[in-house]
Amino acid sequence: MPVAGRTRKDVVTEFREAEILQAARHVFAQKGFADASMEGIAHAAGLAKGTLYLYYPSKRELYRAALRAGLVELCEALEQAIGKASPLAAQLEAYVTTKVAYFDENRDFFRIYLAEFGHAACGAMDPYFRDLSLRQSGLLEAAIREGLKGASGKGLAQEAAHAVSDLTRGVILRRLMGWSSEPRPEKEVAFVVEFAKKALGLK
Amino acid sequence: MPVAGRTRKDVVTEFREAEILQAARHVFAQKGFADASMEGIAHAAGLAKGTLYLYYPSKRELYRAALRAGLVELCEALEQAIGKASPLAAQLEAYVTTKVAYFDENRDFFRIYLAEFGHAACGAMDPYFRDLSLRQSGLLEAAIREGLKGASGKGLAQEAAHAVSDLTRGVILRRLMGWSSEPRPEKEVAFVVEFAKKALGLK
Amino acid sequence: MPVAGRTRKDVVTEFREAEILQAARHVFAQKGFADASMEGIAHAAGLAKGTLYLYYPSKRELYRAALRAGLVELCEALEQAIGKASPLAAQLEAYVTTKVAYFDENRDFFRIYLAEFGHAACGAMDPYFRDLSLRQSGLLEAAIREGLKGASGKGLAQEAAHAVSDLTRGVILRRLMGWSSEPRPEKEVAFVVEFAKKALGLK
Amino acid sequence: MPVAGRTRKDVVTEFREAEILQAARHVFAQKGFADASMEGIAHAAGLAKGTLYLYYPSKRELYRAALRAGLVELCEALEQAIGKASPLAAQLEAYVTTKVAYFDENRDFFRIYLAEFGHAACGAMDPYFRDLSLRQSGLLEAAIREGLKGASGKGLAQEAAHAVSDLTRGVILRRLMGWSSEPRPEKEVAFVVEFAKKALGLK
DNA sequence: CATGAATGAGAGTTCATTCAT
DNA sequence: TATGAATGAACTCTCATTCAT
Repeated sequence: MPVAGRTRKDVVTEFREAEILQAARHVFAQKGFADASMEGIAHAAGLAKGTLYLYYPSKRELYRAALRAGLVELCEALEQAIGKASPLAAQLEAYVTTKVAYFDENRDFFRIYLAEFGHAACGAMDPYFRDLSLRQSGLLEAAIREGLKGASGKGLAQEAAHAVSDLTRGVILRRLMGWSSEPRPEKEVAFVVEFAKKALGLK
Repeated sequence: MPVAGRTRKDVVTEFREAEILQAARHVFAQKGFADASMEGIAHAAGLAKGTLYLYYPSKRELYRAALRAGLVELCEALEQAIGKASPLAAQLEAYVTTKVAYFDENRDFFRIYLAEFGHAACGAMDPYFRDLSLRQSGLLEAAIREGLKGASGKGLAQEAAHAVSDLTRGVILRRLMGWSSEPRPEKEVAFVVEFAKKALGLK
Repeated sequence: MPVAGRTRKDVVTEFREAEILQAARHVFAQKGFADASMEGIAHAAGLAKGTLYLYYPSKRELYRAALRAGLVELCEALEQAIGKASPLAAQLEAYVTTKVAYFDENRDFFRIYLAEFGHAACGAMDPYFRDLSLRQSGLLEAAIREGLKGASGKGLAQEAAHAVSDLTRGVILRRLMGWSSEPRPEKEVAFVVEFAKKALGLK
Repeated sequence: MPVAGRTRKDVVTEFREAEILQAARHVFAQKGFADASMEGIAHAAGLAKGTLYLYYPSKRELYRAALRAGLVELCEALEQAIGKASPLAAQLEAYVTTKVAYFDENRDFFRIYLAEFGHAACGAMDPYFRDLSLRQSGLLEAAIREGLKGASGKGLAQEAAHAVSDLTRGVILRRLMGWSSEPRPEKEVAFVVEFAKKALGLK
């Protein structure tokens, strides 16, 4: 008997969607949007090509869904991490640590994430992507604004938030490219936090 | 009669190559690698499709060449700018200003540039790209190492160089995405320089 | 308890088949054989796709059945109409009127009907279609042969039957294409009857 | 050196187009629009699939071109034949004879021709088809109107033209379906002409 | 009996690449 | 050297058909 309004079918459907999204993220990341083939994604998901179209109406839509799912996951992780931490210094550390960890565990996803910035730089940004990016930015900005209340650096909260975001992205990028000598991210994270703290006059 | 080892043919060839590269950069940037067509590039260059293959053996190679040409140009501009400036604070400003200006003037190119990082994050990095990236990094690192000689922050020159590079990339990205409210980059550049100076203890 | 050899199940089945046939005729007519989808027909019939296959083994068979059902209906209407009428002039009028009226009321069906002639012209004619077409022709031919007994025009009964059939088809076609200025078919029918009567020397 | 404004390339192109059209007409007629494949048409034309797209932008457009080419050819033949003949009786004979002969020689084409009427009956008529159909009709109508000047049957020229057209189409259809016992069309043509003449009071 | 999720063959179309001119 | 017509592999997407429920 269905529980909480969800039938068995709903569960199966949800599971399938997750499987497909996982496979899609992997393949899209491996090959990029254009070079990924629906055939390949279907194979990775253990399904037939046509089945993908029962869940997503087009390759582009599947891509969007994969992008969105990752972004939401990341965003929620960041919100939780920042929400738990205090004061500002700890919040910054939480942000950087969580984001670096997320992409360390979801290397696949970073390429999709970065590619989207490429599109964005061309003016064609997916609204989902923009909204979730802004949400991340806003999180950081609010924390900084609150943490610097009465301090000298306020008024530049937005710029500072961007800066922390940029530094973090750089760390992730170098780790994924294998340019980082450390297997564990602690040192790099610490550097970014220290850098930001000094720049913000927290030290 | 050939002068300085260069025949008339060499000159024509070089000119053609530059024309093609220009067109290629433009089209690749506009559409991305996959969606750009050789037909389109040929058209933009005022040539026939087949002619491109006389100069570059494949679409991929043409892309590489376009990427490389832009990187070299950027690298040289940075080297000149940093070479002329002193002390460190001025060098940082020169780096950020020059890079932001370059991409402001060559918006096209940034997408190619960013997309390459996406590839790089997948482990498949073009050697040219790596070398020229490292050269940029090295430039900054050397300046910082020299500028901080005897100061507290040394030892972290490489990390600091990366940080400045990351901050700069962020500024460029936001400008190209249209997220920047200022038409002129001075304020954003100043913020990055200030941020870095504080973090490096230059102030 | 079953009556007259028909169980309740038979009745249900027959009803279902009629529903499906009705839906199929409509959809096939609207879109043509190739562009009609089993999904669409199922939807029009208020059933699931799979259910259609319980009644008809393939799309092609379903099409044949729909074609056949329409032809039988038309044939029976013609037989009745001609049977009731007399003499020949009235029979001709009955034929034309009935046929035009049938397709006016079943516009859908005409496209299927005409498409079948297309197939037929390629040599691949469905036997059902041929038989029922011949039955129609035969009806007319017999009436003409009987009506002209002893008259000059006999001996050409078959050709005359074809001619009446062709003229009627033309009227229907123009009506369905919207080339006819009259909303009601009386004038066009009268013209065909008059034309045929004169040609047959009935006037 | 190009003659009369046509270069060698123009000639080649025109030849290719004719080849493709010929192949297309054949395959479309054999299989119908939907079941014909571009692959198949290309094969029949002795070309690769992609080559077709250099000449026609889509399957539908190729179909249209094939239809149009046939219609134009037929139309011109009819105009010539009717133009040469006189009086009306001879013109009718010329019309029927020419049209029957055309489809006897281009059996392929008739299915495409007939299928188009099917579409037309659905309301979706190709403008080319309509225009050329009307041109044919108009030809006949003008001849009849002129031929009956002062006679009793005038005022119905349009209906009469339609009737002759319908009778002719019927003859062609039966010939192509193999329902005609005669290998040569003379008798059937004569019957139609006789039939029409009587109906029009020409005898 | 009825369902509809899953399948996979097959379609139209694109475009990097080649090569005769 | 320059061309662009020709190629055909590879892609996305559709849909008749099957079958576990």
